[in-house]
Formats: sequence, C-alpha cells, structure tokens
Amino acid sequence: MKKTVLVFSGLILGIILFIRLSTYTILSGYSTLEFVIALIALVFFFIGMYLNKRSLGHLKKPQTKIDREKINTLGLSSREYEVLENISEGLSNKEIAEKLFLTESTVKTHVSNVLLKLNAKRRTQAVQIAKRFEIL
Amino acid sequence: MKKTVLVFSGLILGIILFIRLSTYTILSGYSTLEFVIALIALVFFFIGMYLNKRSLGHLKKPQTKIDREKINTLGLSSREYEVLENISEGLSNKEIAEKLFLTESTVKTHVSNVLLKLNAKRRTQAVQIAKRFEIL
DNA sequence: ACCATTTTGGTACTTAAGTATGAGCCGCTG
DNA sequence: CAGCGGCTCATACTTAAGTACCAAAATGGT
Repeated sequence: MKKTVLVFSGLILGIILFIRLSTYTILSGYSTLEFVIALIALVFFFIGMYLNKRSLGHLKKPQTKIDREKINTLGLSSREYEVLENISEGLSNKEIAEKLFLTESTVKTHVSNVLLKLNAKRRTQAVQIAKRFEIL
Repeated sequence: MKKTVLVFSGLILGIILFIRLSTYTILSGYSTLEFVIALIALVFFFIGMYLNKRSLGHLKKPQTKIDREKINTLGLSSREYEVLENISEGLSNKEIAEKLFLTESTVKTHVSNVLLKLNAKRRTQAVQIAKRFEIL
C-alpha cells in the first residue's frame, strides 16, 4: 500500500511538471492539447489496470462465495454439509467425529449421504465436485 | 470485450468534447488546466481499475501459479506429483493406475511417498496441504 | 399433536487405502 | 563401472472408508 501511494503521488507530480513544461513549449495548437490529455488519460488508465491487477494478485484466497442455493438444491442438510467441510480439510471420519462430538458411525452415515447426494464414489471426489459446484 | 471498447471510446469522445467546451468557457487560468487534467487522470485511473476488476472477476479459476520451487524442496518426483494431481481430481488408486498405465501397487507406492513427503496421513489431507503450499 | 425430516447411533460386511519390505530395471554421474 | 535415485511391481498386512439396513430420539412446521 505504501508503494502504491508513493508511485501514485510520484506520477501526479510528474504529470504536473509535464503540463508546466508543455504549456510553454510543445503546446501550441488545440489539437496538441487534446493529444496530450488523451495520452494522460491512457497512461492513467493502464496504471489503474496495472495497480489493480497487482493488488488483486496479492489476494491469496479466491474467495469463492458459497452457493447456498446449490446446497439446498442438492438436498444437503446442515450437518451433512458440516461433515463435507471437514472432509475437505483432510480429516478422517474419526477426527470429524471427535470434532463434532459424534460417534464415527454417525459420521459414516453422513458421509454416505453426502456421497449419494453429490453423486460421488469417494470423499476425495466429493470434495472436487463440491468445489465445482462452488459450495466449498 | 465489445463493451469495454464501446465504453472506452465513448469516454474518449466525452473527454474530447469536455475539453472543447472547457477551453472556451471554464478554462481561464493555468491552475484550472492542471486541475482538469488531474481530474481526467483520476477518472481514467479508476476506470482502469474498474474495468480490470470486472475482467478479472470473470475468471472463474483463481489461477494459482504452481510453485515448482516448492515441489523440488519437498522432494516430490514428477511421477509422484502426477499421482498427487490425480488424487486431487478425486480418482481412486485403481483409476489413477489405469490412467497412467501402471499397476495399482505402483500407485500405492507413489501415494505412500507423497504422504510421507507432504507429512500427511491421508490423501485428502495431502490435497489440502498441497493447496496450502500452492503446488496444486 | 402429528408428520416429515434430520440427526444420531448401531451391527455386519465389503472394498479401498495405506504400510512395510523387498526387488528388478533404467539412466545418470562421479 | 559402481552407485544412487527414480520408477516399476509384488506380497502380506493393518487400518480406514464406505455400504446396507435398521431404528430411536430430536427437531420443526402446520
């Protein structure tokens, strides 16, 4: 953010200096004024794009908004979804059971239901499908 | 892309018209010229940012560049990495074996090595760790 | 209060995943 | 050329995952 501000103010100064100079030297006709302004507009346009790309590039997480509509469409219950989340974290059934204060047997039931509803054969596939559906 | 071009050219026209008018009306002193130009620069800066954000927003995949350095650091061989990729696709050992023309037994060896090198206990966890390391 | 769904849990079983260990083959490098 | 690392495959196990089927609470809406 510091860099951005520095670069930005530096460019503002540069532009102002450029104007100061151009008003007394290059700038003679009207068309030249328009050209200079168009150039400035273009330059700042691309600077805006560049800086934006940089700042967005720093965002590590894709921030995929969870499609709750889709979860309902698939018929996933809240508990089943909760289990699915933990599967994607790489937890085992036993670990999920401990985390959610359940028996492993209950977790297995939920997992089986999730696989059915997502039409997956394995938990790994379920995660992949869930991400395609943007519910994870 | 069509929209972008249209909006862009429209704005260029608008700016030129604005200049035409301002040169004969508002624009009287030097400071005003600078102000107008700064304004244009600012406007185009934000237009650039906005358009860039829009176009980047259409990208569905986060485009996480694969950190090949990290792969080497972890000591993952190319075959092991290939297996890891297929694990993240939700494939079973048997399916990976068929896809890569291997026996299931070889795939299991690779999987075991991957789990060791990623310090994971399960294939699901391996995928999660790999994504944190940005190698997937 | 009743019904549908969810949540929970169990048993019994099958299948997949993962570990340990050994071994042959190939290509590269000191 | 000996050796190392990577790739392949196998056997024998252990453990986790997943299926099928059932059933009792809990929950929530009409």
